[in-house]
Amino acid sequence: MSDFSAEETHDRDPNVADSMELESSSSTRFNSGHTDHSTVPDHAAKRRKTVFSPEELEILNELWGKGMKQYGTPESKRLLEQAVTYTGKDVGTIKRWIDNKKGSTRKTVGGKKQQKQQKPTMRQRTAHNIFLSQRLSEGIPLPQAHLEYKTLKRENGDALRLLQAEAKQAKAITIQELSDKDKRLQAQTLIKNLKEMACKFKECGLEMAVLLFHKEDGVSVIGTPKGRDFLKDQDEKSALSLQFVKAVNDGNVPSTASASSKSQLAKEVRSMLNEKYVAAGNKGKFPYKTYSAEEGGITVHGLPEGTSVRHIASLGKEGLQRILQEQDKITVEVHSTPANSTSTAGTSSTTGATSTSSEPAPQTPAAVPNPSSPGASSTSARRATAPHPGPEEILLAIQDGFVLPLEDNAADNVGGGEEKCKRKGKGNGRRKTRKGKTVKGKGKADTYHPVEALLDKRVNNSQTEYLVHWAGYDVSDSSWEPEHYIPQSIRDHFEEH
DNA sequence: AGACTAGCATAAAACATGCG
DNA sequence: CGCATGTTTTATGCTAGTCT
Repeated sequence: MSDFSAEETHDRDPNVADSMELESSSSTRFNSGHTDHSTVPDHAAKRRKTVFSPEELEILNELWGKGMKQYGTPESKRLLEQAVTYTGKDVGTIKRWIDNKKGSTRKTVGGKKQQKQQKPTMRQRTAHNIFLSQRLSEGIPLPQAHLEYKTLKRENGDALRLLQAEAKQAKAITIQELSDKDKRLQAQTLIKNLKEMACKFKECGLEMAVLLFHKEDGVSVIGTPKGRDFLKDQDEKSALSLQFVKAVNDGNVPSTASASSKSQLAKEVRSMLNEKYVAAGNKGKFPYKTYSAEEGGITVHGLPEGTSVRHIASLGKEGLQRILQEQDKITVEVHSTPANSTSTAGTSSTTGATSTSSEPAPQTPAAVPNPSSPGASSTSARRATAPHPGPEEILLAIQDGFVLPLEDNAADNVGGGEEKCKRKGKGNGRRKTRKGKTVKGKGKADTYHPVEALLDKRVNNSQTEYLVHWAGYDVSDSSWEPEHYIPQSIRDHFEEH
């Protein structure tokens, strides 16, 4: 993956951030740093960082120089024991110090620390900043440096003018002025900020997705888990990213008049249906949900033979084109509606079916199920009455999630979706081994996880299996599951398409 | 202008995991 | 268990914005 890889969001847990805040304000931030474990009993369960004093570091470095670079050999064990005695730290702490020392040594070349990538600053430095920076690097405490700068200002001498001249020269850098390498660094910082924003959006109950395109690194996605999955899905199914790349490269957005792509054709069909619906004397948009659910009340006349607008998304390019070609013949008729439908109970005219999508309906609230209200029961009801779900049905189904039981080896997926805004398969969390086996955490039988879609079917050892795309997970995480684990309704839906 | 402070950047300690 | 490697957490230096 590219340097701009943005598939995952690595955000600091806000709870962790809070605890850090509390900790730093109440403990040793401005102290010399030697943390006394015994004075913080309420944090006993929490990891405390050991801060070695300069004297202790001197001892450790000296022993390091004598060969304390391992802890397995008799000689290194002897040195390790000395380190424990001299510093008073436990063996584990010293071992970790050795490990980290080795790690930091590896990061240096020929005893010289590797040049850190200098991040460009976008802000204008002031004489005050420059002076403080200089004095702090000389080891002068901040308050004293402030006082010194005060004196400097009072004196208004050459020293101050020098600083002011330096500040004038050190003008803020604009992004355009940066080298390609620094632009890349800047972009990475922006991506990091975006990822953090995505997490904050999620905490506010908002889903978001952002497509990024870089001429060398290609397209990447940033957003909340659902937002990313949505864009990935679009990416694969309707070549959204290709359109995006083309638009960027061409310097314009794809023409809506081209009508070459399937999604564009589908859009035109939907738009045409909306127009026909209004032409029939109704307000708002074509009540697609009601129509798709075959709840009655709406008929579309004049459709070309063999076509239907009940599930536009599943129509082929050819079917969509035929509908558009025949659109002059197409009319929408709205009948009086059944009592349990979404339209006005008391209205009997042909204009009685009111759009449920955009217009606030003046009927009793109980007559109109809220399409956005969560709950498995409402979804089940929709599923039961909608053998051919329309686009909205499918979206709702994806949001609510179909469920099916998992085997032990698949149960690792359980509960992962919501937490993906934070860590995902990295660091200290559950990881997969290089052989792909899950090594930590035992799954439970009869646990459930939402299914987004069935992607494929096969016969394995005379048993039929389906390739399951798990909701909230990448397509690459899909797994083959035996058919008896998958509810009939989902399998039927797969077979139909 | 000076004081104060939020938040970023960084170093290093702590920890997790895989492999022999 | 020892070691290598990589990630997370913690402490603190530093910058730049805000307030008075």
